[in-house]
Amino acid sequence: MPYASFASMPCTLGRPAALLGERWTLLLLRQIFLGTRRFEDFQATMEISRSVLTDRLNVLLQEGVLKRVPYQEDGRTRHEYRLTDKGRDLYPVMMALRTWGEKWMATEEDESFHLHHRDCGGGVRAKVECTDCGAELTARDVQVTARP
Amino acid sequence: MPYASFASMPCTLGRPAALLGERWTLLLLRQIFLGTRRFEDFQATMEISRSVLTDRLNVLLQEGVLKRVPYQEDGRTRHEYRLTDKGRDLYPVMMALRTWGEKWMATEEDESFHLHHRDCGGGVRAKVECTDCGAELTARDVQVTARP
DNA sequence: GTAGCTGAGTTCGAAATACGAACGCAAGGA
DNA sequence: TCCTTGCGTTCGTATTTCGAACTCAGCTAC
Repeated sequence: MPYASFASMPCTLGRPAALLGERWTLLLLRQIFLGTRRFEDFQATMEISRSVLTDRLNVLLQEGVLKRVPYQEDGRTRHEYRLTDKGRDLYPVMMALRTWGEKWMATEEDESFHLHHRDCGGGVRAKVECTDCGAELTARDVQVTARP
Repeated sequence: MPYASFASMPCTLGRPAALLGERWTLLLLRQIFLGTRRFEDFQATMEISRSVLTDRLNVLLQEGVLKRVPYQEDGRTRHEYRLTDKGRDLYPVMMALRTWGEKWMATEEDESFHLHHRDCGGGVRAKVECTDCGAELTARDVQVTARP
C-alpha cells in the first residue's frame, strides 16, 4: 500500500495518523496554533519550500482543518488561513505532543513558551481518561478488541 | 531550515512534532500500540518498503522510543521491537488522534477496534486539562506567553 | 499612465527520499 | 548439504522536496 492510500484506510486512528504524519504537517499545525496565519509568515518562520507549503495548506483546506478567510490590509483584500472547528479540535493532539516533549525531550536551551489556564493560571497537560469512571488511563489500563 | 534540523529546534512541541511528523512514523507507532513487534509483521501489515522501515525503526531506537528485546522462537534467538517507558508515554498522543478521528473522520466502513477501560468497561478519550483546577481546556481557554 | 512594491502563489531543474525487487546472511531443520 | 525463515542491505527507478526564479493582481508614488 503506497503511503497515500492510507487516506482511505478504514481506521479512525490510521487516517488521522496518515494525514498528520505527512512531512511538515505537524510543524505547520504547531505554527497555526501559535497564531501564524499567512503564507509569507509560514514560509519565513519554518523555512519550508513554497511549493510544499502550498501543497500542505491545500490538503488541510480540503480536509476541512483550515479555512481561507478574507481580510483587509491597506485597502487590499487578502486571505489568511485559520482553523475550523475541526482544526481547533486538534488541540489535544498538540498538547499531548507538548506534554510528552516536556517530559522526555526537554533541554536547557528550550525557550519555547508557557501555557496557562486563563481563568486560574494553572498549567496545561494532556491526559487519557475513562468516559465512564473518569480515571486517568495508560496503555496498560485499556483493552483493545476488534470491532464487531 | 531543512526539515531534519528541526530535531534540534529549541521547542518542546516542535521537536516531537518533527520526530513524529516524518512519513510513516505515526503509522508505525499505531501498529506498535496495536501489538505489532516484528520487522516482518510491520512490513506485511503496512506495506512499507523494507529500507524505510529499517530507517524509521532505527530513528525510534535512537530516540529511545523503542528498544530491541531478544526472545526465543524454535530455539533461535531473535529480536523484537518494544516500547520503552518513553514510548509508552506517547499513548495520549495516539488516543488524541483517535478521539479526533472518531469525531471528525468516522465513516460507515470503519472497522478498526474498540477500546475500553479494563476495570469498568468504559470508553476512552483524550482531553486537555488544567493542572491546578482540573477543568477541561480548549485552545481558547489557554494563554500562550513567551518563556522568560 | 507607468514604474515599483508586496503578498501569494507557480514553475522547473537539481537534490534528497521512498519504492520494490533482488541479494546477503545467520541459525535451524530435513 | 540444501532449504527455510527472519531480518535486514543494496541498488536502480520513481516520487518528493528544495530553492531560486518567475507570475500576477492590486495598490502607491511619480
